[in-house]
Amino acid sequence: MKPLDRKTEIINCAAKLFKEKGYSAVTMRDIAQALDIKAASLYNHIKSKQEILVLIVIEIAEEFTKTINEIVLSKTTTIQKLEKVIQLHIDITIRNPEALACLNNDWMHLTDKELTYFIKMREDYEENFRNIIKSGIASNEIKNINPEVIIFSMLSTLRTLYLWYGKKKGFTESSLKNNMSEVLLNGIIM
Amino acid sequence: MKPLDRKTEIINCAAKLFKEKGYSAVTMRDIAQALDIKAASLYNHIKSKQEILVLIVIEIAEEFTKTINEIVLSKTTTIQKLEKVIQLHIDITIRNPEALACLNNDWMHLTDKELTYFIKMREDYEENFRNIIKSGIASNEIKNINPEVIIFSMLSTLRTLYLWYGKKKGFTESSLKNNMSEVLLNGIIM
DNA sequence: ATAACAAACTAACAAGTGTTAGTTGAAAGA
DNA sequence: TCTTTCAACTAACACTTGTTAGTTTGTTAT
Repeated sequence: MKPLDRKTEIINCAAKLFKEKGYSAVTMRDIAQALDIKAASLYNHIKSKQEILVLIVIEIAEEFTKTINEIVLSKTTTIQKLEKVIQLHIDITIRNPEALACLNNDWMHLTDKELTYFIKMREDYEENFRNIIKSGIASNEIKNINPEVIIFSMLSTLRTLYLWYGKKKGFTESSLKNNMSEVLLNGIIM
Repeated sequence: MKPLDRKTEIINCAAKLFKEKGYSAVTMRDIAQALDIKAASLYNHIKSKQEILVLIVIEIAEEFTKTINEIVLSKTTTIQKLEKVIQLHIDITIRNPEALACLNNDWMHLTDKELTYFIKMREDYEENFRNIIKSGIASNEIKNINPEVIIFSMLSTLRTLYLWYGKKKGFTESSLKNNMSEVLLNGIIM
């Protein structure tokens, strides 16, 4: 593995700590100590504690936004779109669970234009999801249940996958995806 | 409404702030200001910031623990047990969404014996849930899917209901319960 | 009227916060 | 070899944190 530059190391390390204790409870001295340097040295690489949070959260949020846009535009069935959305969440969870924890728990500590930008992306994401569900109901692929309940139920599961992944052994990425799709789409009752 | 005693007012007020910004980001001065008094005055009613967190989190955790124990012991079908669990989460969400947010996001800021106690309750809760699912699979009421996936999927939705309840209008408690049961148990596909 | 109490206050503290300034030693490029 | 750059350092800052001590004030019980 190529040695990451120091800024990336700091961000990854911070993300791990943020996941464990939350943004506010982690001090610059905590981050420094985990890297075995002094807090002041961090400022050779990053502008502020805020910047670390922004770099962690915004990048992931943009990836979600970009990908769901592509999914909406793809010419496939509703079910296939939903499976792609499940795949998207699993992908990112496996690749970067710490950043995902951050995005879920610490986004409210963003400020100013980044906060606005984040909220906008989040709303757009949910709106795209809502449109997938609605057109699935219209085409009789999905039951005529209140779309908000469906969106909430699926998203709350997918968004918190990071809490669970890693603790449970014996899942390959594809077996996880298959199990998850089955449960979320077809339910659990015989 | 009977006037709550001051300690309860403080705890409710703190819970609301903790929900918005998280335990660590809320200062005693924030709580005091929201009650229009000075921070030092809080200490006439509570011992410490920690005590506030403990009082919020432990009470709710005990209610979950107690109720799921009763559900496990009840002589009903697996499906009815699961519906009771859904009902439990909806009940508490409606009654005290702030405390639930706290329990979900700030439990890791408990310390010493309360932290241990909380983690034990959480594990017990999941173990009870797991047993309901397993016996449902054994009796052919529930599909033979990996129980961990089912537990995770249902619990992640139920645990984060507080995020959603209040934002969405037009749900009575019972219509919410019916919709939720349908989606979680039978899925969304036609 | 007096005593007792509840619940607010002011003032202060020690420890911890993010951050800046200026310095140093080692590595890399000319 | 000389010089620039990088990434660490020490020292300090202004401010915020949870908390304590001691005091005041209004209400209630004797």
